Amino acid sequence: MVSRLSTRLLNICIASMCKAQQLVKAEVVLIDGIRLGVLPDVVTYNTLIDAYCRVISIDAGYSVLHRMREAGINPDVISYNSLIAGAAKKFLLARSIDLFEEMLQVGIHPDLWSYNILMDCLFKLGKPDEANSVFRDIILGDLHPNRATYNIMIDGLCKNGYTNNALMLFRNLQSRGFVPHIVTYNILINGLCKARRLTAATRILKELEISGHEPNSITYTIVMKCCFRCKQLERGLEILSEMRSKGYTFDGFAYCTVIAALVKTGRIEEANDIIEQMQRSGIAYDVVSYNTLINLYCKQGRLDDALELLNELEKAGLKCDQYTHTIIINGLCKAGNVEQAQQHLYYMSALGFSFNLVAFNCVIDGLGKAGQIDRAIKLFQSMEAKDCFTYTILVHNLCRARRYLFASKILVSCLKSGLRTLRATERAVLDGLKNIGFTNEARKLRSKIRLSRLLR
DNA sequence: GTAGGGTTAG
Repeated sequence: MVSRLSTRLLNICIASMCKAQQLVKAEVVLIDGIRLGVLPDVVTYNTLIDAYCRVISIDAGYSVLHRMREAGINPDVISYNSLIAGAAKKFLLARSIDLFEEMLQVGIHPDLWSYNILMDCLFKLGKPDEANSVFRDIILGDLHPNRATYNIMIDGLCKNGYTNNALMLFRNLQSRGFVPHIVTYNILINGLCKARRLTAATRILKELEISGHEPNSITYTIVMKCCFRCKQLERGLEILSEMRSKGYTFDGFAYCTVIAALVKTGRIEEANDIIEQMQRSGIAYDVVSYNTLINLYCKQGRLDDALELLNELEKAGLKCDQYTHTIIINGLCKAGNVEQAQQHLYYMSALGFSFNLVAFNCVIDGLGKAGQIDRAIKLFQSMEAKDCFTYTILVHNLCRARRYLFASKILVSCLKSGLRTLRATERAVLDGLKNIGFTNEARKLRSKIRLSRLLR
């Protein structure tokens, strides 16, 4: 009895050290405990696994698993769930799935938590069918799905392009007595907004209001973002003031959403005002906040200040991500420094970032606008993937260089890829062809454009 | 264990 009580005390002590991320102290307590005859149990080690995953790495967490086996304590489903969830949190999704399989191999039965995390990983890996079959296993098996199970399903379906199925599942669950809570509503509203199904999104938003649940700052951010996406800047700003008047606290998500929208529409002064508010509020900056700020400085032509922020970001112990680099590349291009921009593009891959479509698009535009159209074409041809931005950017720059025939060819290859083109882009090529007397080519291009519109 | 933010053309 005494020793069990002591182990509980030991666990409480270690848990509080782990919570404060003081892993060395936790280990000292563990050693002292053993010396005094207080033996750690499965809870002790599970606490450590969770902390090592969060603070250091999944490998560090995994090594605790070995230590516990050496100490004669068998890992349980919670040990594995901590590792699986830890890997998922760090976006090591394939690792999560490997750990799940390892758990099965060593004969530990997964519980609902394990299945929920597994489903979430599969959706995030773009494997909705596999996630679906896990869901089916849960429903047909002995486990009872909980709210998180349904939320993960609805979110995963939305994010994999199955918004309709998500909505159907939601309605189906409701008819069987499922009472959605704020997370479910937010997931669905966000999914519908992103799929541009605004009527349906508004309906769910109304249902949320009459359900008795209060929308939270996440709901507001989702709706605000939706307005900005649909180019309804003023409506979005109204939601911002509504949020303020109702006393919602603003976090980095809400601030960054608004600042980015203002920067994008060239309302730099207002963006600066909001940034001041964000700074006054004392929110800790994360990499996204820094990126938003760096982008604002670039748009103002304050490249030196932007680079200074880059140092600040690293001093704060954060790491630049692919957005940071792309923003810098774009800033360099817009400042007319295409050489350095292109070098930064290669630097990005040297840093281990995979191919970044947006960064390439920025450099193609930069080269074109700097009058180096042949280099732009070369870069275009070297790309392993292209989107409608890539084509549009090159076509406009070809028009700028009066290379209308080539522009027409690129426009046609864009249509052939099934990508959308802008009216302004089509207009630029057609007018250009006519101006240089290639009326026949213009006519042919026009009919191809019409045809592709019919096939869309 | 589940929800929201940041980069490109016209």
